[in-house]
Amino acid sequence: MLELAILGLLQEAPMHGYELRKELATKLGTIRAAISYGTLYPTLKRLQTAGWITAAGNADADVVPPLTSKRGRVVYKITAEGKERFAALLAQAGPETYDDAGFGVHFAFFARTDRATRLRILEGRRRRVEERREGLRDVLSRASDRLDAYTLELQRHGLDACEREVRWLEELITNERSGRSPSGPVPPEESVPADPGPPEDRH
Amino acid sequence: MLELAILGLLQEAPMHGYELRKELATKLGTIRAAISYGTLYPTLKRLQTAGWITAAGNADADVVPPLTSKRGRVVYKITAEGKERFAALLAQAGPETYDDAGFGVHFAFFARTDRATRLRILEGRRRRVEERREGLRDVLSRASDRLDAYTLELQRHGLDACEREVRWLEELITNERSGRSPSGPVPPEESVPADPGPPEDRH
DNA sequence: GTTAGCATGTAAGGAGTTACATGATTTT
DNA sequence: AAAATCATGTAACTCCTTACATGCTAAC
Repeated sequence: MLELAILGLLQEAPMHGYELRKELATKLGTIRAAISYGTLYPTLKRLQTAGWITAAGNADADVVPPLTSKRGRVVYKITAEGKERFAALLAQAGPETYDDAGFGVHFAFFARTDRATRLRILEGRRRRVEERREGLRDVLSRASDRLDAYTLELQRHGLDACEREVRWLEELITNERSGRSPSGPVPPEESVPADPGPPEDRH
Repeated sequence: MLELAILGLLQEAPMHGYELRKELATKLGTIRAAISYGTLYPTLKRLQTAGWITAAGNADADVVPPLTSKRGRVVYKITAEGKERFAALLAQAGPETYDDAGFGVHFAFFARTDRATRLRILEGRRRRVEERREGLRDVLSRASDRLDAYTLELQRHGLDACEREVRWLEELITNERSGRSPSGPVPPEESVPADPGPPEDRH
């Protein structure tokens, strides 16, 4: 999850850890609270070791000693392998892809996903939420007499949220099928807006 | 979280692990997927060591060799210390009490919580959700131009869910203040429906 | 020149998962 | 008696957190 999110954000622009954390918080604010540094920095090191990102900014790095940013900061940049990795993570869908968190992260990077994959993920998520919805309906119809009023109220509220999300997903799926971007008229471009040559890099 | 839920369920009736898992799934179906055995059994052992529950059912246990259930099963029962522990966990409110999961578990056992605590938790949760809501509003008003349509749609959907939950909480708080049980006319009893004999004061 | 906040990291540990191993009971 | 399902458990691991330690940079 974090790996996907970091690679996705670094594809938009090189950043240092602190900044990354803030961007993560705004982009994934709906999904989860801000990540802690205790996770962020070790993960960045891991991605670096794997060759998916490079670090630059202070004495030990290869190039750019005191250039892109102030000393002390370490600016991370995605590599070509990192972009491949990101694309692979985005497209592959295991069961965790349809969890609240997994779906949220995938959705947040839909602008870099092709339409077929978007549809696959939206439909998978819909199936997942429908299953949960059916489970809640079953409980409410079959076990409502042995559950207390508060527990029932919780289930009702959960059921309502499921129904609402299914409707939301239906709408998104319809839009995807007819080529519209979410709640907007028509997208000027189809998927993966960046990536040809370096448009926004060099900063 | 799990600890609270297990103690709460065992307060309703003695159960073996497998059963506990199913009950957990129906009671907390809105909150999280079913717990895995790899967590459940070690946790049961831990609660046992702490003296909050006792195990009975097969050769090594103190009493009841082939009585309450079939051999092989281990039936767990809450102890007096366990009930105290449960009450303490229910009443104490750290920051995690207002998370999705923490709030859900506390709410699921509101029937065993006194009204003052219920109000405190509902209000804490409301504050938490309002904060998240404000964060999302800020992002939508301040950063909407540098975020893509999908990310924005995610934030909008999240904001909607927050607003909805706040309204739900408001309603529950109002009901609590006026002495009504959730979405029902009037409760016949006030909190702690089980637990005859000494009402949990003691100590 | 000292406080506040930006920025990077490590160590220890919590809370759970999956995969595996095993056996008892019920159904076919 | 074979297959399905109920039932208990362990080992290794993942992903994340909190608490701590440290240094740089800007503001007062």
